[in-house]
Amino acid sequence: MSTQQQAVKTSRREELLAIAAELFAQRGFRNTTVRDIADAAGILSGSLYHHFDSKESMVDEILDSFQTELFRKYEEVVSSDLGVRAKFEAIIRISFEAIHDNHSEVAIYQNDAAYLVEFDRFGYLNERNLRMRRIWVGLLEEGVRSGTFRPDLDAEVVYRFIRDTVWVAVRWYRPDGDLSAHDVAEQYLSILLDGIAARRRPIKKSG
Amino acid sequence: MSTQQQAVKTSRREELLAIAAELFAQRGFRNTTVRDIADAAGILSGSLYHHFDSKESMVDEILDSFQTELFRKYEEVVSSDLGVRAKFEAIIRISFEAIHDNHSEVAIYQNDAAYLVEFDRFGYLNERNLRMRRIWVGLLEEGVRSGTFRPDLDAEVVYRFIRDTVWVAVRWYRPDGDLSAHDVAEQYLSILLDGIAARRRPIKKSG
DNA sequence: GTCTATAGTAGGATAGAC
DNA sequence: GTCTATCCTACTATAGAC
Repeated sequence: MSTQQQAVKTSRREELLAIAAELFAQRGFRNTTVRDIADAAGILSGSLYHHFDSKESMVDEILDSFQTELFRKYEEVVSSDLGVRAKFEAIIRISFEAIHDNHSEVAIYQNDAAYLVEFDRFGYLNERNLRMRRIWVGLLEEGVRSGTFRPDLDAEVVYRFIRDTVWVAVRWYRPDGDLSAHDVAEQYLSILLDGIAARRRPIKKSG
Repeated sequence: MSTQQQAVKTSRREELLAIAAELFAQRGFRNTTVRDIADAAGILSGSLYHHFDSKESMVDEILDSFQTELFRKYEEVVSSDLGVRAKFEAIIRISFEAIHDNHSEVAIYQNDAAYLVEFDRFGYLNERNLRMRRIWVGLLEEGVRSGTFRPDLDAEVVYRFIRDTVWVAVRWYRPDGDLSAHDVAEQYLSILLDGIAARRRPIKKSG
């Protein structure tokens, strides 16, 4: 949360955060002990407290810095002069790039945010959720008005559908796997926009 | 896992399991203590061990009995003489009914299965995942062959998309809320099959 | 079927030496 | 910046009385 140092080069602090992030992502925040983190860093658990106040401080710094950057990208798209559909596609693509580039951070958010928001310290996660919801619902409603999106769907349900569908992919997506984030994004966009049915709403089946 | 009793009427055992399931669903398995469960049941933690071997036994029994029933319903649809599209819709609807009727069990599975499968005891969860994958990919490929589904999508990606999208809804769906599982299922089916775009693959925007 | 009492383990965090 | 040593707390599970 706070700017501790100049942070020009990769500090020990940042090294430790990267190690912690990977462990939190793999095992979950509660299921990762400070001893696990210290072991992975090759030091003893007590030494971690020279760098951080607490285990919570670590996950806080990890999530906050990731989200700040992510929202910057979102806002850039939203405030651009792109059309609704282009904005929609850009936000989805940015999200899959985040799953690729910041896999640990996204995994931590998906697995542990529900637990963390119970603490005051992580209230900012809720605020950003709301901001995200407003961005999406606004975009969907504008798209309906402009004839880009179907008018017969509930924007709130569609928002939850898209949000969950995109981010939950962090569970199976592997940054070093054969399937690229780009390819996944294109397939997901195609399904979200056009569906998987070969033809739309067949009235009657012929066979 | 084992049939302890005749189980004709709601036994104390089943009462305790229901209490545990709700707590596991709310707080997560690891974050629920045997003391929490005992407190909620109005007894002391030691007394729980008169009914169950361990905390793991409790979650085991909860998940296994739920999944057994769910798969029975799936297999019934799969082996029916319904068409591909009707089977697809039936499986989605059964899933949302499960989210409604067995909200705790689905939530536990979504939140804790990844952790539980690390233990031999919960290996059956992996087996059922594979079975589910085979059911879905088989159905999707059959649908492509019969012209029901688009041929340009990767069945594996579509399977993951659908599976995650449906089950992750347990995070926000409330069995006692205004939005019924039926309505959610219909909207999700509509998006999955036809997408949210007003028209398919517009070549050029006119406005 | 529940209680009392407790064993045994593991966790987050701290103080001060090096 | 790391180590040694340790405090305090909380957890799962057990043994035997009632």
